[in-house]
Amino acid sequence: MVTRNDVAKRAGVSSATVSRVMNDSGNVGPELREKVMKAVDELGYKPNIIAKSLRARKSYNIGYIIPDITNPYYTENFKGINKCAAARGFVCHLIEALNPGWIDILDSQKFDGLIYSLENVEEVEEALNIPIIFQDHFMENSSNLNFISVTHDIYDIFYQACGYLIENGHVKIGLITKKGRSNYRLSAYMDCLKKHDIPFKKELVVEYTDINYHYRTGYDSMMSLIKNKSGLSAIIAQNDLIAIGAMSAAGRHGFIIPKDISFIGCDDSVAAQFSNPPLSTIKLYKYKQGIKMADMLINMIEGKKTLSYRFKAKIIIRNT
Amino acid sequence: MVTRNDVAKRAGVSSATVSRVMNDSGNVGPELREKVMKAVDELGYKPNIIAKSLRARKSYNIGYIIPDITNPYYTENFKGINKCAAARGFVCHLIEALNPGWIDILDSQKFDGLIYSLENVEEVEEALNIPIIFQDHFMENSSNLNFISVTHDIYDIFYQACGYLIENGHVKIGLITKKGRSNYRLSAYMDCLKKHDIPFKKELVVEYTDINYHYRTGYDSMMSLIKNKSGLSAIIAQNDLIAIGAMSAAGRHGFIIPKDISFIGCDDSVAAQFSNPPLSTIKLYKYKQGIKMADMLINMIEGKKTLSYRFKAKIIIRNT
DNA sequence: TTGAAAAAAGTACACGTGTACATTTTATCA
DNA sequence: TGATAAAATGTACACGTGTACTTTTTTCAA
Repeated sequence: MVTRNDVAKRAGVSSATVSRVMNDSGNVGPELREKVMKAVDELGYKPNIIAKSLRARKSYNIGYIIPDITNPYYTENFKGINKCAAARGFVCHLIEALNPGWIDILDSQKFDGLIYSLENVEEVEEALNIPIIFQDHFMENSSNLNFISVTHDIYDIFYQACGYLIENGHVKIGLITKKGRSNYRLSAYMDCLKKHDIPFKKELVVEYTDINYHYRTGYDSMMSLIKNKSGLSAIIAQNDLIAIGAMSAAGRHGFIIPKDISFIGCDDSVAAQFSNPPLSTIKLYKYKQGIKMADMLINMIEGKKTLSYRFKAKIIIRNT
Repeated sequence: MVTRNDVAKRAGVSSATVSRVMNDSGNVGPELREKVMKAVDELGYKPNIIAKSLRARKSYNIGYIIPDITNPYYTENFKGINKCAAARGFVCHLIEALNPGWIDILDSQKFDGLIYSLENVEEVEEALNIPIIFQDHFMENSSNLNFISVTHDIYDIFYQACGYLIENGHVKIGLITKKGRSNYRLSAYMDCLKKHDIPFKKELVVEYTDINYHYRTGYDSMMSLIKNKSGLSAIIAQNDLIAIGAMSAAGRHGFIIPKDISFIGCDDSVAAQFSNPPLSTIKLYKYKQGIKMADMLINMIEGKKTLSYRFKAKIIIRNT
């Protein structure tokens, strides 16, 4: 391995001068700078990131903690995070919470900050004193400046979705959503029904408890709705995968989509474009959100004051 | 941050003794060991992985280089890799090659080894002298012990798939596959047709050149096959996503699946289970493969001689 | 009891950086 | 020209480890 000292020796300068050239810090005369650059080039010198980290007491690593890596919502976010992080000299590490023992990684690795995308917020809150961004889990701008949130306006989104279905003549509308303490999806759904004088029926709602929101969950939820024989004509699902899973269940029971039953998802994943038939959904700006989150997190790491943020979204009508 | 010296001071021993206790190296008397453990516990000491890395000249990081993070084939592999890596004290970093500039990461970060899953092998080959496992890209056990491969028996798999369709009465069978120098899929397909005395027709094959194998690619490929009006009755696709994309295109053109046309994918992803209708496919053991690859790679990193490996696969018949 | 070998514990240094501080060279101005 | 500030360069050390080497203590046979 070629080190800074090798470069210094080759260029006939001190090790500090090489450092100054590499980091554009301090004053270096033009001739020496030239010599150093040449030596760097000839030797193919790359600064050792590990030594840098040790010295700077920074790992230049951030962690992105998600329930399930096969869910495209998170991976699209990850793309944005990576893009921004790379541009600012950071690297993002994906941590999947399905894997038991994931929390050990937080101890053994050093992270300068975290983007946390699980529901059970308590697990991390006091454990660490690094900046954390909570994704899709709204938090007040509290006194603890280390914790902020980046969310979509979930309430608004589901209110829109429900309203859209009602305007198209649907009355018996089902909802498949994750159970949680403050369920914005459920309350938006209920408020919207009320607004249109449609009575709320408990048996049209499935609140599941799975940690990962995937096809299987949607499939099982839909099965329980079908068993009820409540004659529903439309479904709002927590996300696209759930909707597609639900469509699969409906398809296997002979329902024709959208003649017999309509579906609306949330996310606008690629899977929604190519499902059969293509799924109507709500577009979330995942890539942008990833960039925003990484940018905010790194700002926090660098000591800049940062406030919580909320994204809007828009409905995309396809064939379901 | 609490360091080893803090622990040493608290326990009234030398820093080296603490190190010996932490790493179970050398001889430490039972009383001192006890004292040290207690101090570690009280102070909540965790060894600094960065300092460890610097000293050991090892990052305990491996890289997994893939074309596209939203493709579940790779993420399922990643789960296995992570599982094994974590058990052996390593961490795996996902690098997506769609992101231009990904190759810089190889320079700036330190990786002890790589699992490489792109087609264009040359890019990495001589660039680095760390162990590399090439996934799904067969390599002879060469003199360079740093390079080995872990593959599926692609030829056998596609020979099986093609044979299955022929046995079920199909004659006009289409193939959608990635263009490459040694295309095992294409040759298996051709050999199998020949075996059954079915003439090979060039216009039934689409060789695409996209770097990522996703829905869109399958959709576009299918569109070009449909335009040809070659009257085909079955499609073999490179993977499930391609197959589902192709099914989407067929569906939009009024084909009923599987009455008018059959599909067979490759991977057995979750998406295949929940597609509409559920997709017939070939099961690849991704999780197992991930574990195997990580295990082999870490063995190589630790200097053990390791040889290339090949997985078998099996057909899964569903409704397409 | 003595001496040597084995076990236990400690001391000191290197891994490759960034930077505070010291020193040397150059520029500025009366 | 000389004095003084500014710029350029160098020296030395700390970041938190693991371990080679040294020193101290224990063990045990003669």
